[in-house]
Amino acid sequence: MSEKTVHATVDDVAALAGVSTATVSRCLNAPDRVVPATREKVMEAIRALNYSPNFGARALASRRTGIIGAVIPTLENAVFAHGIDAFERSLSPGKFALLVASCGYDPEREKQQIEALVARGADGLLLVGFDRDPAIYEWLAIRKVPYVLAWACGDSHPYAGFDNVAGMAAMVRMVLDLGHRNVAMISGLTQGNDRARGRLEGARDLLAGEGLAFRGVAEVPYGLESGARAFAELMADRSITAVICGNDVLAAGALRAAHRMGLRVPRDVTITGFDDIDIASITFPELTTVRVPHTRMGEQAAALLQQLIEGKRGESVLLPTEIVARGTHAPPTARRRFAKA
Amino acid sequence: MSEKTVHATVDDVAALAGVSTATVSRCLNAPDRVVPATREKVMEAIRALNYSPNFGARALASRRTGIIGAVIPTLENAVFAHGIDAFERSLSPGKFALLVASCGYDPEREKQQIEALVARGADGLLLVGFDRDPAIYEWLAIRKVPYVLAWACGDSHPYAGFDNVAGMAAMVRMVLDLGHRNVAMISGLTQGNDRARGRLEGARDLLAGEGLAFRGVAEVPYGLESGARAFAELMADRSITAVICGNDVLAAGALRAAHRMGLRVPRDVTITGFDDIDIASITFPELTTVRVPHTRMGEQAAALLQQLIEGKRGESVLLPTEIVARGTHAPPTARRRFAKA
DNA sequence: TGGCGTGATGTAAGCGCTTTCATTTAGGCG
DNA sequence: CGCCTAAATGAAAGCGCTTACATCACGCCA
Repeated sequence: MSEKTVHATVDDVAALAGVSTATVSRCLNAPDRVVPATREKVMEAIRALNYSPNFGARALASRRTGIIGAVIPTLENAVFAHGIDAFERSLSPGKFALLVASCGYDPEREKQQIEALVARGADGLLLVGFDRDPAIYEWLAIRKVPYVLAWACGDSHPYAGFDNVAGMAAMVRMVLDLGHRNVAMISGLTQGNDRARGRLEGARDLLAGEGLAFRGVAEVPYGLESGARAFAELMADRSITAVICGNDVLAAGALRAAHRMGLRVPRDVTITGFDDIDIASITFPELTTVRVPHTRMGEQAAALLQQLIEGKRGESVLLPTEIVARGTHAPPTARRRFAKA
Repeated sequence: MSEKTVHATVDDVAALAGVSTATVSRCLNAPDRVVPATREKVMEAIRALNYSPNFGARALASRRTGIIGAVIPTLENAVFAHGIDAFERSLSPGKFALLVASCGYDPEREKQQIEALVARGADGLLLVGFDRDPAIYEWLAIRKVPYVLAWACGDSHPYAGFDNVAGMAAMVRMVLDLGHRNVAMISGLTQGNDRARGRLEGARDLLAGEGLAFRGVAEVPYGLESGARAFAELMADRSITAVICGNDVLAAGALRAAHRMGLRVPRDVTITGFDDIDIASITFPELTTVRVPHTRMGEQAAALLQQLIEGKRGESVLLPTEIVARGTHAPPTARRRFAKA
């Protein structure tokens, strides 16, 4: 196609340094298997020729690319952006690089992306959640591609994540302890999303344990508006005194809707979030939520995956979640007044 | 190292289909150069063997990887997360994949990351801003690696971005038109960051054009707290009636600080942001800011870069910015009262 | 002093695919 | 009906690197 600048190759370097290509290769891949004097000669030749190894050739010969793939729903969700950022930063520099692909919460697309990343030579994969077609796991097993799951936990696969069920249960526990009995939930879409499902179930089960049930549940797409709308609809039931949200964005939307409806938070209604992303401390009042260690999770996931890729066995890591009590929760008040909806 | 499952190779497919490897290769890379009947045979063999081409071999032989690299400061900044998300989604699926690397606003690290991505065979690069060591541009030119710059504009390189200077100037214009004369600015760090610098200069120049100057300028790192602290310090000057912020996060921090200081926004002080990320519509009151079309920018950048990679010539795209007038601006009020700082 | 072990280096065989060039095949036209 | 052209296919030469194995040099111990 286009003529290329003549790049130096191993042969050029070997010739200039007066050694064999094998030695050059060793200098780059296992420096301690070469005597310092030789190594220095080679390095100098490399510098002189401005040599840099050809990626394809290296991948072909060594059967490794040093590329790690990650498939996430979307970077627009700060949760994933932060996790991926930390993950990338924790990859051994020079050794691994990160190929990201998004699937927009679509399982079919996720499958394609996984295949695409593996086809591109990914040495390992970071995936979100456990919930996917078993065929994918089998395929990865056959292809011997190591992977780590994040943002969730379980016992069937290696993971670095946290317990969505328990995290949400703890939050609902707190809300009940405040005295609330008429609770509603705004959940993210649970279809093909075990994180959202876990949170919903965690809340539901805890209520059930107290002989209670939700006064209302809305399952809506991710988004501020989405949360706002759901909140408005839910609050038609005037008995509701607390609204549990599946994530902070939904909660922020609900909060905004509450303002617009003339409801005072937390006096008139308690609203809780999940994730503790930036926006949770920007809302007014600041959001009571469940903190998830996204950054540490990303780091741990990177560490674990790199171990697996190098053939070592690594332990899954379960990170703790924690309730961050800020300004959107309070005991229920009997007296409630509505402005226009 | 580890024994691998025997993967089918071109030879296997060729043998099963009863054709040559050249034909198999053509079926995959230029289907129309093969007669339908043959193609069908080959495709069936591929399916039967569950064949998928070896990435390294392909890269080696074709001198292309289908990998595009992007180096951004950090995904923690929603601006980049959204842009990159859109960029990735706009890459021709199956044809290109995205390798991301972050550099944490460090020019030296950016350089390393660029080299790392090119070493990993990136066919093209997406970079943020124009401002970098000329040696890098030369190096890319020698290596014949096409690139597109984003989040800024200029005339020395291909880009898909917007005009930080003009965007900020427009905002300051509006603030002046409201009657403000005592204006301060909270800028992001301008060191090695032409976007921040452009915004600062855009504001400064516009003021100068009116014979005015800032009553105060704080240059601080990205972050909520950072903005809050800067705001508190700046407001020690009681004459200030408007604080222009270099981005929404800084503005949100300022806004929070204002609340805590007992200042009412916009009555007591006008605060403006830049970017129009999610948080801008979550603050209370909602933030008046400059909207930047991050998503469209990502898409355009992807389109442009793909063109360049395929050897076509592409035009840079300059996207318009737009003032989003929400709730944090108002004419200055003489009467101002402070609570505790 | 000589055999031998040890570590450094060289030799060369691929890795699996693309692509150039040659060859075959199928038509089209006189 | 045969020759010429163009399209389809095949043969084979790399692409640049890694790595198993061979070789070599050296120093140690007996």
